[in-house]
Amino acid sequence: MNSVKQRMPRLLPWLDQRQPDVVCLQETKLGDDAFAGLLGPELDARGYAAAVHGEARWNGVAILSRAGLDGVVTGIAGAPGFPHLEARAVSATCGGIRVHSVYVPNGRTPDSEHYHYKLAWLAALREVVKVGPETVMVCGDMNIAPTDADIFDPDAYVGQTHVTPPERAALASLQALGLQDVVRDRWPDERVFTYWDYRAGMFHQDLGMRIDLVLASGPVASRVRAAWVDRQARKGTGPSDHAPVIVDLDEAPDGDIGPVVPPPSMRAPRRGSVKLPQSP
DNA sequence: ATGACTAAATACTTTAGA
Repeated sequence: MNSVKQRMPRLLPWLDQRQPDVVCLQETKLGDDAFAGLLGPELDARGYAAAVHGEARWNGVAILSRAGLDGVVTGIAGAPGFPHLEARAVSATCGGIRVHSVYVPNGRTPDSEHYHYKLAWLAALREVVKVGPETVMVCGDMNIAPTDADIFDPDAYVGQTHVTPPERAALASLQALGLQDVVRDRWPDERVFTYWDYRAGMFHQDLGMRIDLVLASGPVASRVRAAWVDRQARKGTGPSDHAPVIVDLDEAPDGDIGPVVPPPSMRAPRRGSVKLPQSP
């Protein structure tokens, strides 16, 4: 979001256009009371419940859901602070799926204290996912480009975070629990980015990174019907520097996950008229 | 040009982002 407060004029139309059932937000940059005051009525009107974990100025995560929102947990058990605990994770069960919205620490520069904080935080995240439910998604800003195919130019990132072997190993270790990178699976050879620096026309030149991931365990990954980056949301006036990742799932084959029923106000005929963006 | 842009508090400059 890079401030949900600043992004309100983009977020609300995006919800109305894309009609997501579950939304994971990062970098809300708002305390929980401020979040509720700002977004509460707008979310109520659209049928969303919200699980928030925020703080003033930095960080802040949330899950919006109209597919159920049960067992909300804030933070990652055992995760370190820097030095104080930061609002970087919230999880909830939505439509039978354990959904994690995470904002992995940036790392700043390799071998800095913040970099080691990032690695320790990722290790704690892995442990939480490991002991959690089998049907799980980890969604958010991982602040790691999984491979060199996920950055515009490897030479531009020499000596930088987001691409170092230890960071990539930490991500791979998380994925080794059985989590699949559903966007890369869908677009194995495409140039796909989710973040472009505001400066120097980077978005215009498509010089970015793919650091915002949707990781899904097997029971969820097998239901993926579409997965893409909504580049439209990075265009125009006042965007975030990140674009949303959208994943469309089939209903669970065993039927234990009920269909999502929007509130009456959302049953208006909008779906048929929404044109999907060019992918990616 | 150890920068460029954006946001928020420490507020008219600094810190952080990635």
